[in-house]
Amino acid sequence: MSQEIKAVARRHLATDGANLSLRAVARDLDIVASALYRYFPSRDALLTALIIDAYDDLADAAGAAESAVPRDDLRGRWLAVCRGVRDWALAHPAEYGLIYGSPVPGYAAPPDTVEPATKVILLLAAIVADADADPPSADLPSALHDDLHRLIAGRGGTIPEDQLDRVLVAWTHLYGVLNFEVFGRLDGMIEARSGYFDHHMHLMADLAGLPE
Amino acid sequence: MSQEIKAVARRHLATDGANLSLRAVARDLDIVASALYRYFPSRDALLTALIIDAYDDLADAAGAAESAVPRDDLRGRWLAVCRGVRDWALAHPAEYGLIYGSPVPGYAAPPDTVEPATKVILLLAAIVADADADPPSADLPSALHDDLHRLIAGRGGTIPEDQLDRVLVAWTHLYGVLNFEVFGRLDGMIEARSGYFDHHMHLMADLAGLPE
DNA sequence: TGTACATCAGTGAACGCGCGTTCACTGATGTAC
DNA sequence: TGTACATCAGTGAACGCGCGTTCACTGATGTAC
Repeated sequence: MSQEIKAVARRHLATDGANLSLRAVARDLDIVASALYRYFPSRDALLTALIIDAYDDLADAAGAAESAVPRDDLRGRWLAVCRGVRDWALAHPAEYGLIYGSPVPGYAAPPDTVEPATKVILLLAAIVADADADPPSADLPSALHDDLHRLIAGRGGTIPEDQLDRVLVAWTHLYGVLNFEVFGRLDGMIEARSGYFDHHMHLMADLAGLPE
Repeated sequence: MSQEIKAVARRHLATDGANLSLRAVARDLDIVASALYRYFPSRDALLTALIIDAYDDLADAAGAAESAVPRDDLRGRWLAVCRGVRDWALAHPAEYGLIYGSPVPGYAAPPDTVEPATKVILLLAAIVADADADPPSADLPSALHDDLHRLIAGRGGTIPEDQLDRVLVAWTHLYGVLNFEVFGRLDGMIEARSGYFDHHMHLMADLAGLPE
């Protein structure tokens, strides 16, 4: 039943954005609004559940896309992850907006939403690490170097700072392109959407030092 | 008076996001809600005015920042534009969210909001054109090449497709970084915010073929 | 097989709010003669 | 200088909605004896 509620709520996100109305959800379920409180203690709790689901779904989609590519095809894996994210975002624009659009007014994301957000970064980092890539040397500002060092140490990872830097550049770019595409900022400008996307992601692979 | 209404509405955006309430705005102005209809025919009209103002303000800020730099300091101009956009975004996060966040539910942007959105691209393009840069050759998908050609021809411009391509890459990246920073997606991850930003924008300048 | 009881999903009324928009109006200000 | 009139910013009541959350409750189902 919780699943059903979330499914209906997801449909509502598509039309109302984050202005999710419990009463409207209940109406669609032929149920009285107060009955929802048996499953979610508040509207915010339902939103949180949707957000966590969205991050998980997105990461799963990206991971599944990658795993269909041979491990030694590094650029293939890279593109698969990126395209997996894109396909999911285009198929679920409202959920994408929920997690990567402007923050929902009056909603404070609880800490459990932080970790699932980093999964795609880890996928990309693993590819760059597998490549043992040697990205063009960058002179990182020392404060940024410290941040990267802390991130790596905090997770017990071994990736070089230079590699993580390029992964974050690619990660930033990935969502930059997608925000524009999903939120309609490319309308009337770029029609060759998937060519545009692939081109950008290839550039990022170059920047990250992936071979080929 | 229209100016005053917009000023108050901008303050409300900061707390309510795009859930802008005419009655709340009126309350702040010690005025009855219906009085607003003398200045704006509807809530959507007010939103549209705010959106256009935001695009204009943003482009003005970027342009002003650039014009403080000698014309022949190309990378300086590039960074000035990028930082100008960033400074404005950080100073006006709600207005930034209005124009670059998730679309406002139930609000369809009228066509007059399209043109002001391209001003920053033009600033960046002018710098790359001044540099007469020769970006590393990219093999653009032909459909994308056509889009770029159409954009250039449609404005009577003369910039080479390869240069425009890199400008769009940088433009995408600029708003990618800013979405993350403004919407709080870097919290607990990157603390060296301006170092991170500058580093990314330098990389984009490299990609665009700017010297130095 | 039949009765007593507990569980618990869903009800429905109520509280106290909010909203955009319309409409006929008041009443101060400024202009014309 | 004084009166008549037009302008028009702002009023206030009303329409017809919406919302999240609470609370005591009903009534079907399933279990225990």
